[in-house]
Amino acid sequence: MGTMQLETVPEPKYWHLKTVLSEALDSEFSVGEILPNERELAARFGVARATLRQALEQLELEGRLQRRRGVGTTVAPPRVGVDVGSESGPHAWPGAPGDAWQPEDHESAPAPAAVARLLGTGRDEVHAVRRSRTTGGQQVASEVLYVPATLVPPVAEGDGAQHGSARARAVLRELHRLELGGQERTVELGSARADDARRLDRLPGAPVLVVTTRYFADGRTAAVSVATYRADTCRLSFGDADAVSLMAS
Amino acid sequence: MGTMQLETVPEPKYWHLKTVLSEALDSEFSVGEILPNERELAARFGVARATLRQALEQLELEGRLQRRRGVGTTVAPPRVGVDVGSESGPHAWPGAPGDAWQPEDHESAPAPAAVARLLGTGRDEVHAVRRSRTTGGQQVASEVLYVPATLVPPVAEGDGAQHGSARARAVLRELHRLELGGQERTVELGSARADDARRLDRLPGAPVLVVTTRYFADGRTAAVSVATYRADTCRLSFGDADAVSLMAS
DNA sequence: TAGTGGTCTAGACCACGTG
DNA sequence: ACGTGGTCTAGACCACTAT
Repeated sequence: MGTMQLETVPEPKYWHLKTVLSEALDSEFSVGEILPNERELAARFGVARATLRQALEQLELEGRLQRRRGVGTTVAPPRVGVDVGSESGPHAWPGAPGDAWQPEDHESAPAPAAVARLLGTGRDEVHAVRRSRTTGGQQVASEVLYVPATLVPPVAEGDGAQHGSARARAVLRELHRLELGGQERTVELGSARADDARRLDRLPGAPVLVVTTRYFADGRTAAVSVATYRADTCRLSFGDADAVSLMAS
Repeated sequence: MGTMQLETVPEPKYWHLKTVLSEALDSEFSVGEILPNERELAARFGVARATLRQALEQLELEGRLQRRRGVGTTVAPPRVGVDVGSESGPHAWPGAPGDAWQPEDHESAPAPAAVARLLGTGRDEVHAVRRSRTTGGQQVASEVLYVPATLVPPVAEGDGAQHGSARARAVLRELHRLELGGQERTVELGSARADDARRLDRLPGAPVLVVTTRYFADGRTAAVSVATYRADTCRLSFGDADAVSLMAS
């Protein structure tokens, strides 16, 4: 048989399309520029809109594109590096000076079962402090910090009109009275629940990087935080402060 | 107008489907169990197959399901925690004792432009060491370590038949002669290129967690590694060794 | 060869942001 | 009101795996 197969692995259309678009983005478009709409792009490449969308979805996942309903598809800026680790060497409690997070509210919703298990408490016996993190005016992450009520007694409920943000700060203050023994972080891929999606200005199900941190004190887990970062726009950075400052010289 | 709107936000079908399926997975299925095929599931829920697939894709992204062409859809085991190194503990060169990675090959492909920029060398003036990482018999990550050729001179090329794995080890040995000044890690979401996808037993475009590490020595970047972890099965862990051992007591 | 998930099509309608 | 991306349908065919 003279039918040289030549590794004829038929590449999916959307995959090839993604490559073509990606190269076009590098050479012919600049950040913030708006692309032709999906119907026109599909026609131009001679594919169905669904196929074109498969390629766009991948590019958005990789942080190359940004799509907004009612507006259009734009070329995304490079991902921003957000520092997650090494709050300058030694670990520190959330809310310590230099912390990039801003306390927002004190919530009453019960903790997820997985968090309660880590803390060794009931799902309702916790403080839940909501915090947010912004970079360049854009919110990039949303966090809930869970602290057992046994460690930090109920805060100034009697103050009446004290609003959520103040109660949140009070819990953090109480937390700082403990000595931090260490911490452990995990990072995994998740999809935004409805409430986080709204906060991060994304649709439900948008890909997020979930950073879970356990804070240790007195030989037990004293707090657990679950932070949700926009996966499309963020690059999490676990910097070694010493090394970085060394490089600056 | 008496038309109480009642927050009538019509939840997308696939989103509701995902919730229903997720609960069913918790209560009615066990790990490794095989689900009915997509056509039957779609019929059972009264939706088009594409809609059902949208829900399954999300669940796979979250590590709840595993789908294999020609086989079926199975319930995935919980994500495995893979240790990626402690933020605060002593840093170590790749290939140091206790390293979870296995050297595989010495590659000749040029480094990506972004890596060459970090190293401050030309794209061809580097060693590229391919390594792999397995957990429980399953490959979970694939890595390429780039080292400037100026730091580690060309290795035993004259040895002729010396195979890639040995050359890879030789480069690592040379690297260990330098004193490690520090390191910096970043984590971001990516999609698997064709070669990585094959190695990780996934389809091209599968979601991966990309861990980029810069190793510093002599006040410069002495090496850069780009590791690609399966995002569906992995939970990256940045453990604080001290704290964890403290908890064991 | 049979059955699975993966790709692709050509439509339709909806929700949202902007003018 | 209009144009955008988001959702959904009902099909078809393909690539892969197991038998």
